[in-house]
Amino acid sequence: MSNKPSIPKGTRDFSPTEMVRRNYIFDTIKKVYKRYGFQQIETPAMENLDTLVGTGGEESDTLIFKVLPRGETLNKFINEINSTLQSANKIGDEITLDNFNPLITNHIVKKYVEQALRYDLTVPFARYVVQNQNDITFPFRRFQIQPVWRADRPQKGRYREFYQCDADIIGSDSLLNEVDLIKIIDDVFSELFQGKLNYTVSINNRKILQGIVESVGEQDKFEQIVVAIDKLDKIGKEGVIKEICQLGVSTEKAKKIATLTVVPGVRSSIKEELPNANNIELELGLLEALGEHIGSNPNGQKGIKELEFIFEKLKALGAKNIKFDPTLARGLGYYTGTIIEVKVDNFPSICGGGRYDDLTGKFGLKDVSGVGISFGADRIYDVLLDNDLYPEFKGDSTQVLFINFGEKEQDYCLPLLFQLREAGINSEIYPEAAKMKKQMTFANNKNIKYVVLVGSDEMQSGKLTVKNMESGEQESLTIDELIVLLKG
RNA sequence: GUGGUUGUAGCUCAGUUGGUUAGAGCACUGGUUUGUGGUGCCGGGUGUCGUGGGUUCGAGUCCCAUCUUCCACCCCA
Repeated sequence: MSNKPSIPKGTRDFSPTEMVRRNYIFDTIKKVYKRYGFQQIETPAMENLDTLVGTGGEESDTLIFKVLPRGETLNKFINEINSTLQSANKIGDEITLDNFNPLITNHIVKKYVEQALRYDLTVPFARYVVQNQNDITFPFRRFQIQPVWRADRPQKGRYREFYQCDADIIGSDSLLNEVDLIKIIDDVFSELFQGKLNYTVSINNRKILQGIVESVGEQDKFEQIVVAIDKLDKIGKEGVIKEICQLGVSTEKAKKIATLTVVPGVRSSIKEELPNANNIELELGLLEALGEHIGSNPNGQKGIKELEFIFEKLKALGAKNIKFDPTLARGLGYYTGTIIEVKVDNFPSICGGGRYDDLTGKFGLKDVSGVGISFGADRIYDVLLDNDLYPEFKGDSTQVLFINFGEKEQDYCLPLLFQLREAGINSEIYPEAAKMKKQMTFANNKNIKYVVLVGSDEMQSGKLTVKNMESGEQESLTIDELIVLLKG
């Protein structure tokens, strides 16, 4: 009791006001997902550790929250760590858990730790698909809105517990799926931002990046090079070249990679050539230009072709805010084709996604391609709050409060109260005959619009005194008249 | 995981070069008003100064550790 209660690092409570806003975001996304034919599923917070590891690259393994074993297994786990530490100390000096070889720790952890909290929704989904493959009709469109956990250090827009809103289409390699997903992004942000906030949907294709890296013969270092390219907007072209060189690639090759991806000024020169082009035509021009630069590398050309298809369709559908960004890479290891990211100024990405050709392979189901997106609800929440974009939410809380004058009056009010509730009006009665001022203040703090006062006069006449708390005006109404007032 | 930053009343924050009994606003509560709130006036309570050590005659203030907050890096929604 003496200690102040608290919650774990990077987690948050949500107040009633915050929940109304969060639900507004979830409901908007859900509504759009359903409109595109997606069906909802949920999976457990915990997965088996081996389901989660080894899919998101080495880095993400350290960000997974692992669940300690219980009982006898916990004892064995602790004993093995202890004895390994001791035997290591016999050989070398001063070995503690801090400087302990992480490979050995990991080995022991994997031996005893069975469960972990999910790190994203895509990997559990792949597991779900494989497990339920006989009951699923492919292509399967599912959406899933649930929290995920990452043992990351919290900072702006980054939490240890946060909600992802995923939509994936699995069992089809048609690029029409990409078109749908990008249109979904367009729909969701048009609705949430109401045209009052700029956002950019950046699109690229991993095959293009592959083509570029292959053209200099450094495909062994693909993952790392791609991470370096992704930092362009942060560290600049020179920074990217430097970082690629540090991977052991020659300066010449690094420069070539950078010039192929960076394509400075291309967008503006296309604009000069085609002054009347709309945005998407501009992007198509950029794609064509990059295609010429890349040359005949088959992967690169395939990537360009795929994006051209997508952009052509989006053009016909009048999608907005779409940009081709050849430097967009995204770290996640499992992406193989289209990659998508949505950004708003001064915020980390609020939505991301891409195509993965072999996520289910790990679980024994080969040759199933999928593509998906994920909205970061918590970041969207912060963006909407920062830009003051929440609509006013009315009628969500209590609309009518009955003031409690005492036992007799209370008995008289109770049936009336339930009449209102049956009519679908959110209402309550103050549960005790407290002072008037206290009851009125309660109504005021809860933003209750109407207060009903029933004393001896009202009980005799059957007319309730209804006070509008916004205008301060009062009128005498029967319960039926009050219902008409609130419903009509 | 690396670097920096923050912590004082329920909330937002003052608090001097270390020095008596740690302050303000908001909120809460009592009265003004025994059936009328949100704007008035008068009164009231509120603290292990994040936690644990240390320096000092004396620590909210200085030092160390630890936790937490926020920010950047890494990476990501």
